[in-house]
Amino acid sequence: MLDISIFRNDLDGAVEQLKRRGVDFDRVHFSNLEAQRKTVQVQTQTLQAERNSRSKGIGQAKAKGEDIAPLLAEVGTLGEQLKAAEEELQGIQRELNELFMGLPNFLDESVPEGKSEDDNVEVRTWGEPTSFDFEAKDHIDLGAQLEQMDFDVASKITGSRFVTLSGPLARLQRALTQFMLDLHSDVHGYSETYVPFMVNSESLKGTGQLPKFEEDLFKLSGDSGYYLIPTAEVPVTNIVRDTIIDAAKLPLKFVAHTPCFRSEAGSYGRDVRGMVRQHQFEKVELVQIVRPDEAEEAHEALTNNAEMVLQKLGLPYRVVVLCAGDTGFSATKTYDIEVWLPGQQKFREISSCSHFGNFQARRLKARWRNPETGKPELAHTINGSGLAVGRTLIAVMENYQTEEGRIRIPDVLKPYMGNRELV
RNA sequence: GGAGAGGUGGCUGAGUGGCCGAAAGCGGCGGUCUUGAAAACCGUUGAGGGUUUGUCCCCUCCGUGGGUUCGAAUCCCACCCUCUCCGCCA
Repeated sequence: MLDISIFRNDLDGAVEQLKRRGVDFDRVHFSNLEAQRKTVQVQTQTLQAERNSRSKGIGQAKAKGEDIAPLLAEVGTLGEQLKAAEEELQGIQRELNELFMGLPNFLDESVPEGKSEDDNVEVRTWGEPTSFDFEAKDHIDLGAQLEQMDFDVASKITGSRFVTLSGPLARLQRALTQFMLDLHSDVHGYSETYVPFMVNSESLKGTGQLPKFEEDLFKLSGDSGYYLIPTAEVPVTNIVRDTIIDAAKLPLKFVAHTPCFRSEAGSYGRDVRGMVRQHQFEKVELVQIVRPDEAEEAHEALTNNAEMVLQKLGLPYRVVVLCAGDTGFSATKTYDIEVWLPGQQKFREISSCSHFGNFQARRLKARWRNPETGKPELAHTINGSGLAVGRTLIAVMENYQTEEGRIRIPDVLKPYMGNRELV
C-alpha cells in the first residue's frame, strides 16, 4: 500500500506518479473523502475525550460517596452522538482503505516508460543462443519421444494445463530443485525454509495478490477461506507480517521450494501447448527482507543469485528491466530473466526479480527497529524466482538435446542424477 | 470428533467494572562505579493515529468482531488461534 501522507502533502506529485502506471487517480473524490475524514475524525475524538473525562468524573464522585445521578443526567445523548460519529468515521476510513488497497506501487525512477512487454529494455545477456547441426525439437516432442512427459494422462487425471513426468525426467526436475536450493543456501547465504502451501486471505493482502487479483488464485471450498499459493513469495514474506525485526538480524534471506498454483484466468490461448504455462508448477523462490538503504543493492544481488543458476547450468539468457506498463502491481522495479528456448527460438521468462520498496511492508506491518532513531520503520521486501523449476527443466531439455532426442545432463546436475550422462 | 485450559507490552507474567496503557521480572537503552568488562546500583524503555510544528494536548490499541454500561483488559455473545487429555489417523 502507498503512504497516504504522500497524497496529503503532495497530491500533484502522487497523481503524476500513478499516471506512469496508467492509473487515472480521481483527485476530487480523494480530496473530498480526505476532508470528510479530517472533520469527522476530529469530531469523533473530541466526543471520545469528553466521554472519557466525564466518566472519570463520575468514577471519582462515586469514590467519594457523592450522588452521581446529576452527573449521569448530564451525559445525556453523548453516547448516541459518539456512536454515530464513530460509525461515520469507520465508513470513511474503510472507503479510503479500499481506494488505497487498489492502487499500485509507485515506479522507481529508473523504470523505462512503455506499455507492454515489447517496451522492456534489455540490460545484459549471457552466453550465445544454442546452435545445433540438426533440427532442434521443442520439449513437447522431446518429452513425448522419451515417453517421460505426458499431457494427455494429466488431463485425464485433472484437466488441461497439467503434466505428468516420469522416470529420469521426473528425477531431473527434482535434481534441478535440489541444485538450486543447495546453491542458494550453501553459496548465496539464504536460509532454507519450508512453508504452508495454503494461505489465508490476510497473507494474500499482505503481499498484494488480494483484493485485486482474486481471479488468478485457486480458492478452497469450505469454511477455511484458504487459497493455494500462487508463489512461495506469499507464505515466506508473511513470515515477517506484524513483526518488528531487530536491526542486527537484517537482511533476512529466505529460499523456499514450493509448488505454485495459478488459475491463469485471462491467458486462454497463450502457451496452451507444453509445460510453459501450467496450473501447477515447481518454483524455488528467493525472498529478502532488508533495510531501506540496502534495498537497491540487495535487489541487484538477488537478481545475480538467480542468474547464477543459469550460468552454472550453462543456459544462455538475458536480463530485461520491465517497462512501466509491464511492471507488476506491487513492484517498484522488476528484472525479468529470460532463458533461451531453442524449441521456440525465443527468450522466455524464467525468473522475475522484484523490488517492492515498503509497499508490501506497509500492508504486512513488517518493520525493523532503526538503531539511529530507536523507532520502528517499514522494511523493504525483495523477491525473485531462483528459478521456476518447470521452465528450467524445459530449458535444459531443449538446450541439451541430442540428435537422437536424448537429453545430456549438465555437469552440475550429474551428482543429483546418479552420475548418469543422459536422460 | 469429545472434554478442559488459555490468548495481556520485545519476552515471561500479574491484573474480574473507574485510581490500568496496564504491577513485577527479564531483555534493551542511558548513567554511576571500573584500566576495561562483568556484577551491583540509579534512571529510562510499547505500537499506531490526529492536531500541530505550541513536542504540549488528544484519540485508539490487552486474539478478532459485536454487545451491556456514564465508564470494559475485566461482564455477555460469536468467531479465530494456541495448549492438554481421550478418540481417530499419514
